[in-house]
Amino acid sequence: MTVQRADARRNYARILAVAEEEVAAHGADASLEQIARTAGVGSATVRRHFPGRRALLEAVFSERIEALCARAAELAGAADARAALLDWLGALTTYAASARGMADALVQDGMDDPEHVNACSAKLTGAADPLLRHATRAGAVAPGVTTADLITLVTGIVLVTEHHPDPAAEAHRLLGLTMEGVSPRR
Amino acid sequence: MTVQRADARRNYARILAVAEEEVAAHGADASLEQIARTAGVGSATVRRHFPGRRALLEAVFSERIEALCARAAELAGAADARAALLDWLGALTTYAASARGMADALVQDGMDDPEHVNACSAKLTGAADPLLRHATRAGAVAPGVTTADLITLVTGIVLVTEHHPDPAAEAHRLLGLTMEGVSPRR
DNA sequence: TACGATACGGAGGGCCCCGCCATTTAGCAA
DNA sequence: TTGCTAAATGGCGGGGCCCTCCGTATCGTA
Repeated sequence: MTVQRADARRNYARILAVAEEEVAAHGADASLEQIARTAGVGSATVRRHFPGRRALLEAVFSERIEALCARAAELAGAADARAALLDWLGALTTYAASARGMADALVQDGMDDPEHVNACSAKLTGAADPLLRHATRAGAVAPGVTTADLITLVTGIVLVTEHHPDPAAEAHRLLGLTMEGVSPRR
Repeated sequence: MTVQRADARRNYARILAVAEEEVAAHGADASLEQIARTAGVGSATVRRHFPGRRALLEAVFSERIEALCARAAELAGAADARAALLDWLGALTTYAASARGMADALVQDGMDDPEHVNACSAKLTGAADPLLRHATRAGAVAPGVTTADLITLVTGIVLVTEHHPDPAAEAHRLLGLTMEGVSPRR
C-alpha cells in the first residue's frame, strides 16, 4: 500500500458520493449492495474501501463532523460560555437530526471494537471540550458533566426523535428541556 | 377464530417463552427464525401468532409494562409529587435498561403503523399521566412537558446507554442530569 | 368414528452480508 | 512502446433472515 492507485481513489470518491445519497434516503441501514450497484462497482470493492458499515458512515459524516469542530473553535472564545455551549449543542442537534443515521453512527461509537475508539465521537469530544470547560468554570453546568455526556444525551434525543413528524424541532425542544431541567430542584 | 385451538395456545406460550430468552440475549434484533427453531416450530407459526417483530416485542415486554403501570398507580397518591414522578421514571429506566430491546420497542412505537398506536407506550403514558399532572400542579415540572416527553427522554437515554459497560447506572446518571438540568438557568 | 375447520411447517423467492480467487488494470521501468 | 508486477476489481458461492404459499396433520365436535 504505497500510495493507492488512481482508479482506487476514483472509486473511493464515487462510492462515497453514492453512499451519501443512499444514507440520506434510507438512514444508517442503507444497503451496502445497493450502494455498490448504484456506484457501478462490485460489492467487494465497497467493503474493501470501507470495512464495515461503521467505516462508511464515518466517512459520510466526516464533513459534518469537521464543520461542527470548526464551529466549536469559533465559539471557544465567546463571552457567554453558557450560551456558546448551548449554541454548539444546538448545532450538533441540527446536524444529527438532519442526517438520518448520523446518530446511529455516534451511538455505536467507541464501544464496538475494544481499542479503536471511533473517530466521530472522539473528534467531537475533543472539539467541544473547551466549550464545556469554560461553561463549567462559569458555573453554568452541573458538576460531574462530561463532554461525552453531552454528546450522548444529544445522540439519544436525536435517535428517539428520528421517527417524529418534525424531528429537528422535536429534538431541539427536548434538548432545551434537558438543558434547563425537566424538573429542576427549586 | 372461535376460541383458538389448544395446540395453538400451547405454541403461543412456547414461542413467547423462547422469545423472552432470545430477546434478553440478543436485544430487539433477535432472529425470528432462531426463535422458531429453538421453540421447535416452523417460522410461519411464529409470524402467525405474532405478525411482525413489533407484536412479539410487545408481548414479551407486556408483563414489565403492567408492572410499571401498577407502580405508577401506587405512587399516584404520594405526598411528594416530584419525588413520586422521579421515582417512577427511575423505575422505568431500570426496567428498560435491564431488558435489551425494550427501548427499541418503545421508540418505534406509535409511529410505524398510521393508526395502530402501539400498546406499549400508550399504556405507559396513560399510567404515568396522573403522576405528571400532580407534579406539574406542584410546580415541580417545567411547563409544556408532556408524559410522552418524559417517556421519550428515558427511551433515548436507555437506547444510547445500551452499549455502555454498566448501562443501568449510566442511564440513571443521565436521567438525573436531565431532570435536574444539565445547565439550569441561574 | 368421521368430518370440517384450524393450525402447522417445509419449500421457494428475494434480499443481504461476507470471503475467496481468477482476472483485469494502473504505474513503472527497460 | 512494450513488459512486468503488484494493486485493485468483481463475480460467485455460502450462509442468514424475512416473508408467502399451500399441501398436510391435528384438534374438537357431531
